[in-house]
Amino acid sequence: MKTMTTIGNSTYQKIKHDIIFGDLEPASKLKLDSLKTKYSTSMSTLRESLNRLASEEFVIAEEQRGFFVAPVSREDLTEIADLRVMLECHALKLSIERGDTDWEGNLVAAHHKLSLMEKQMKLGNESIIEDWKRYDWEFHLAMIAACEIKNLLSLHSIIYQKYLRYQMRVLTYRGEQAVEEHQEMFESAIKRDTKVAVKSLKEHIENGLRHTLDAFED
Amino acid sequence: MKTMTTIGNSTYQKIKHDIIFGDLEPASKLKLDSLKTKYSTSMSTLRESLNRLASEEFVIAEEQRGFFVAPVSREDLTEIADLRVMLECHALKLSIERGDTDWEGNLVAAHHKLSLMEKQMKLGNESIIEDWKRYDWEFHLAMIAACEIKNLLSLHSIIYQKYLRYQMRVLTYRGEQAVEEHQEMFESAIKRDTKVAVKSLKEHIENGLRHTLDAFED
DNA sequence: AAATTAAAAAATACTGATATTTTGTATTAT
DNA sequence: ATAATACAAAATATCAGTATTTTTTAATTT
Repeated sequence: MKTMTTIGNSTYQKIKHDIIFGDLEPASKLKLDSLKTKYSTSMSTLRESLNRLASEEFVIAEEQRGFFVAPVSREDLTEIADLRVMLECHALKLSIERGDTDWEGNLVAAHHKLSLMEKQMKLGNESIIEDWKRYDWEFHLAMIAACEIKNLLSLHSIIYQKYLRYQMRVLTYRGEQAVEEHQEMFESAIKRDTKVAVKSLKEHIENGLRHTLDAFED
Repeated sequence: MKTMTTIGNSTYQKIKHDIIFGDLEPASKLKLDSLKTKYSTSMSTLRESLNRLASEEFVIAEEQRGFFVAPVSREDLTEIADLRVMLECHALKLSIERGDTDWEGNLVAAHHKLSLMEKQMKLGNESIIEDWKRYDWEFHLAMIAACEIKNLLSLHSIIYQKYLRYQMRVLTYRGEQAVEEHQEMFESAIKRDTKVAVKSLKEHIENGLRHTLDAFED
């Protein structure tokens, strides 16, 4: 019937979303009373959500002083990008080696959907940024899905989301180049050309990092 | 004066400790009422702690069904070890390149203390296992401390602790071989021989994995 | 035995109250 | 004016009690 979830869980999701998409300013104080009203939950449920986010370092918990949105910095962005390269390349290598027919199918679908979104973006349709980013995520996830390492995928997911927050801050479309990189990664993955695929992925992330760093103001 | 901390934080630490050192059985149900008594906290504080642990996957939270100690399995152990190799080797490489005099000093100290503990272990003094493991951790941490990548160190710390839980389960001393590996890693790090140091670390972890897998019963 | 129902147990969610700590402001002393 | 102190206000951390759901269990019926 309904894909119901607990209030605690949806509060956690909402706050995380608001951090990633910039509705909650980096380094800003998360006043419990305000948040309680804003997300309409009780204190205890709210604190449970914040504790989860603190564990993933989307928020910083300072003992007796409360919670703050995790700050941003060029160093942090660089670290995140480097970690993403390491985790995602490792996962991609294994995924290409292990991927079966289902994996290929899902990947084709994910790439197709991403392409459609990228066309929209090229036409200047800025209203679909969140959708576009979601398809980007689904494409990258589809690429590495067959790696079969749960622990790796869950670490990667957190790092990816942190990286995404930085991308959302600069909000400039990297355009044709990123599209080509996706295309190349996709094709070499399907051809099971691990070398090229991993290399393209690394460059894809590093180009993205440069682009984001350029637009980043401290 | 005192290194006071909040009840929530110390509860979190205690439960994590009890999971790592096996006082809380893998996959066992964490009944809120019992835990409340056992760790003498209130419901809300307890749930905050459990939510943090769930985020790090030391416990599994099933919606509406409560919390469980994370299960163990050979696959999980293998994943954890592989991730540890990836994260720790990367950090070690950077650390050796960047390490300054302070780093060397701390590393010498950490290695010395670990050696003393290993001598004790060799003499069959089983009562110091927790100390020994703490010094092992401090040695490995000292090795990679100079890598200067906060995000990497915090991921590594979690993975290391998960690996430690498996080691504590088998509780057999790997003996002379591990001592020699530590020695080799240490010496090559001091000599700034990145290649050898990284290679020894990789082998050190992989040998440990084999040893732990052998002793592991499902 | 399988399915249904009823009762008990457990987890989620919220409220309100209190102790403690931090922060901000005003006062005093140098 | 600056620094130190003291007090008041704000915010956090904790706890206890309760209502609501959900899950689990046992009992009953088909």
